[in-house]
Amino acid sequence: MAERILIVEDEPDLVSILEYSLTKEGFEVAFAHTGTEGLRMAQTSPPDLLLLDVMLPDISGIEVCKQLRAADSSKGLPIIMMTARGEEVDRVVGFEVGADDYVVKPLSVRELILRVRAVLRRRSAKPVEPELVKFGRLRIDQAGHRVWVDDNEVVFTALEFRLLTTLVERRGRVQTRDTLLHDVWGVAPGLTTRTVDTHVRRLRKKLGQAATYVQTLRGVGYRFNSEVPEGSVEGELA
Amino acid sequence: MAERILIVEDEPDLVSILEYSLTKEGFEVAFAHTGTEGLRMAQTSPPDLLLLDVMLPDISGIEVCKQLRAADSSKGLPIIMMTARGEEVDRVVGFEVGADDYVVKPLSVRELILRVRAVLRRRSAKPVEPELVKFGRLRIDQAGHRVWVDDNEVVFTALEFRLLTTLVERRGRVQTRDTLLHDVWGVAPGLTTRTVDTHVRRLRKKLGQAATYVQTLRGVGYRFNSEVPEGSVEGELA
DNA sequence: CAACTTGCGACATTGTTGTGACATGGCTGT
DNA sequence: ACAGCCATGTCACAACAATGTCGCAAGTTG
Repeated sequence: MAERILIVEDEPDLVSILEYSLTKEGFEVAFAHTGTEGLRMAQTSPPDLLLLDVMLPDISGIEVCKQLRAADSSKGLPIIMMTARGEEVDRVVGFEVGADDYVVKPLSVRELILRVRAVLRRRSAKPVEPELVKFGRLRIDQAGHRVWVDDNEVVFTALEFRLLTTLVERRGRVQTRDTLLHDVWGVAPGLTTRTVDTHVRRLRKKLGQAATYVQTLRGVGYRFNSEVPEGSVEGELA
Repeated sequence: MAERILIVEDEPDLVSILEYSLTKEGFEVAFAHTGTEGLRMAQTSPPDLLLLDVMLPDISGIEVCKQLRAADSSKGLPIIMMTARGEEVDRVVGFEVGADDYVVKPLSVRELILRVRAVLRRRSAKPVEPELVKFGRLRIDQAGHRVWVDDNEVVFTALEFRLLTTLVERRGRVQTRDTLLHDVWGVAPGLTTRTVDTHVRRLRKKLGQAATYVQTLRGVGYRFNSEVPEGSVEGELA
C-alpha cells in the first residue's frame, strides 16, 4: 500500500514539481496550501509523512510543526521541513520544533526523496502509537486498553478495541469491509457475512454519544470521522 | 557542568567519531569496549547517560541494558541503544529491554546528538521509582521484599513478588501473558500453559481485599489498576 | 527428610464472537 | 414517483475460546 504524503506548500510551481516527483516514486500525495489547512488535514486524516514548508501565507510551518508535536494524536507523525535558508535548521530539527529532518530550498528532488525514504524507514521501526489519543468526547489509552466517552469509562472486548483503534488510526480514510476483515480479523477477504456490521454495531452501541464518529459509507465501507460537525468543536487545538 | 556519557562500543572507528562529536558538543565521554566492562563502569561510576551498542564482543548490549534495569541502583540510568538493524527496535525500547531511545547504524551524528539531548532533558525532570510504593490498602517495599495489605504483612514467594512488582511497575498498562512469561519467567513466549493464570490466582488469593487491583482483560492480558473505586464494583455505565 | 515452591494438566465456568434470519432504508432505472 | 433491489442495521443464540480453579508431582532448599 502506497505511503501517503501530505505536502503543505503555497507556491504552485513547487507543488506541481513535488506532485510529479513523489507520485512517480510511488507515493500518494495530498496537498494543503496554508498552514491552517495543513494542520487540519494532518489531524483528521493523518498521512504517513508530512512535507512542510516553513514559509506559508498564514501561520508558519514552524508553528504547524510545534502544534502537531504538542497534540498526542500527532506526536509521532514524521515531518520533513522545507526551508529557504540554512539558518533556522538547528531550531527546526531541534527539540524546540521537533521536525525529523529538513531540506533546503532550492531543493534537489533526488535528495528529498532519499530523505523521505530515510525518515519513513526510521519511523516504521519505531512504535509510533501514541499512548493516549483524544478526540472530542472520546479518549483512548492504547497501552492500558481503556476507552472513555465524556469521561465515563466504557469497557470494550479485545476485538472491539482492535476495531476501534484501527478505525481511529486511519481516521478520515474509508476502510472497506475487506480491509477491516483483513486487518482486524486477519482473515482472507471475500467473505459475505454480517461480522463486520455486527461489530460496528456493538462499537456504536458502547460508544453512545460518540457513535457519530463512526460513519457508514454506503457501498464502500466505514470511516472514523473526527470532524463531526455536531455543534461542539474539536477539543484538540486551541 | 558537563554531562558524562559512557559509550560502550567495540568498533574503534565509530568510537573516535563519537568521541570527537560528543566532546565537541560539550559532553564528557568515557569508553568501554566490552559489555562486561560497560556494565562494571556503569555501576561503579554511573554516567549521566549510557550509549550502548547492541552488538558487542562478549555479552550483548541488550543483556547489559536488562541487567542495569534490573538493579535498583542503575534502574533510572538513561540509556540509548545503537543497533544495526531496525528490527529489534521494538524490543529494545519496549519494556522487555527498557532503553530510553535508540539510533540505527549507520548513524547520523546530528540525530544522535539530538536524541542524547532529548533523553537527558526528559530524564532530568523525572524522579525515579521509589523503594516504597503505596496504593490504597497495598504497600510494597521493593528493597525489603515485603508486602502489606491493610497493614497486615503478607508473605510472597520470590516468583510471586516478582510478578506483583512487575505488574505494579507497569500499572495502568496491560501486560500480555507473553510479556509476563518473558519478563517474569524469562521464557520464550508462545506457550500455552496455565502457568501465568495459576500464579495470578495465587497472587490474588494472598492479596485478599487488594485483589481487585489485579484485573483480567479477556483476550488481552492482565493489568494492575490503581484507580479501583473502593466500595463500589466496576460500574461500567451509570 | 520435611516443608515449601512451582509448573502443568484436567475440568469448570464465563464472556466473546460469528452467523443466519429478518427488518429497514437508500438508490436506481423506468 | 414508484417499485424493487441491494446494502446495511438489528437481534438472539449456539459454539467456541479464554480464564478460573484445583490438585498433584517434580524440583528446591536447608
